[in-house]
Amino acid sequence: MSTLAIISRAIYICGMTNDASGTAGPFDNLLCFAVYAAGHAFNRVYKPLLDRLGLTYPQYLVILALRHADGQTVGALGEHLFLESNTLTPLIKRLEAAGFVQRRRDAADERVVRVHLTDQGRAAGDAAACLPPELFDSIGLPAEEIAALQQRLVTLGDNLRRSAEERD
Amino acid sequence: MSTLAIISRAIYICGMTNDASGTAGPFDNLLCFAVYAAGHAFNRVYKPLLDRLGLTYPQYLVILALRHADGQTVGALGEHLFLESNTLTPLIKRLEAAGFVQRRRDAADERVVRVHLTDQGRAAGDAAACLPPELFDSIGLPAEEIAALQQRLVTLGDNLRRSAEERD
DNA sequence: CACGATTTAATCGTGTACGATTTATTTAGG
DNA sequence: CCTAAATAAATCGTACACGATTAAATCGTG
Repeated sequence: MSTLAIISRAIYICGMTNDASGTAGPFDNLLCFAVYAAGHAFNRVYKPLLDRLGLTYPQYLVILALRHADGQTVGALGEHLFLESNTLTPLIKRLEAAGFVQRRRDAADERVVRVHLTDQGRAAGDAAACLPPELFDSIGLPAEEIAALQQRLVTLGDNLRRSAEERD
Repeated sequence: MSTLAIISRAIYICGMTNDASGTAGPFDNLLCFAVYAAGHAFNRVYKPLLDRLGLTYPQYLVILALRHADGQTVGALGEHLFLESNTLTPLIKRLEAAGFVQRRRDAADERVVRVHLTDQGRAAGDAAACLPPELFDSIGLPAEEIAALQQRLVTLGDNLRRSAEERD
């Protein structure tokens, strides 16, 4: 590895840049923390909007996924959301208890549970799909930057997941 | 608002691009989901590394913050991590039970709890601070892009937090 | 056809997040 | 000084995440 690469690692990932001004925080150069904190910040903006619909953020994602393709299995939803049944099963049961979806065992394969939107769920999905414009101002970045940032994050997520899998 | 701006919102945030190929996912253009999923992916890469130290990811952040400045109050830690006492108090108690930190009431102001690293905590912090180089390959982006992405995310987080506060 | 391997959800335990409330302490105004 | 307001943590209830395990159904091969 080149010296430059080693230094780059130290500077951009380790958060080990010198703090001559004394104002630097402990995580100023940590990419993982920037992602972590941005996720929390997003949730804080989304929460009051989703509260009006009676949804949490992960529930909103499930509704959007079903709006895109209804009757998906728990496993298929998990592939889109990168979650597994241990998280999704109780989440979907709460959505069902609140009247947004219906869970049905697949007649052809009784192992599989398919999730269907109710009329109430479809209405919530329509309302949820209209939220993003309200968020545009909160994001506070030009549209081109939003698109570029989104793409980088998708690549980052793909890279990280591939790396995590390889360690098995 | 210009037509272009309206279209941009629809394309880049709403996830409403047409899916001619039939392969698009439901969240392909959602910035919030890209952030959310990248956070999970990061955690999956970090987890096996932090398991060896006996730390969770938020605990690792607290240890790093204390390594940067020991004896911080719960409130000060919360400002760095964007968390409050309802999350931090139990987390720090678990760190204390595991022997990484000590909690002490401030003598001058008994309301305040200051958190101090133990020798074990300092050793874990030293080991934790050496993790990032191992993650560089997992991230799979050139150093310049990591730095740029990190900066954009900090800006995004700042914008979102400001927007959330304004709604109070 | 039988039976072990595989697949799909569900369950369980631990640890975050976070809104709302509570308790203890300190500060300020009368 | 003495009490009302303010501040700092802690507590409580609900809802994710996720590793590990379990249970039920299906598949594959002899």
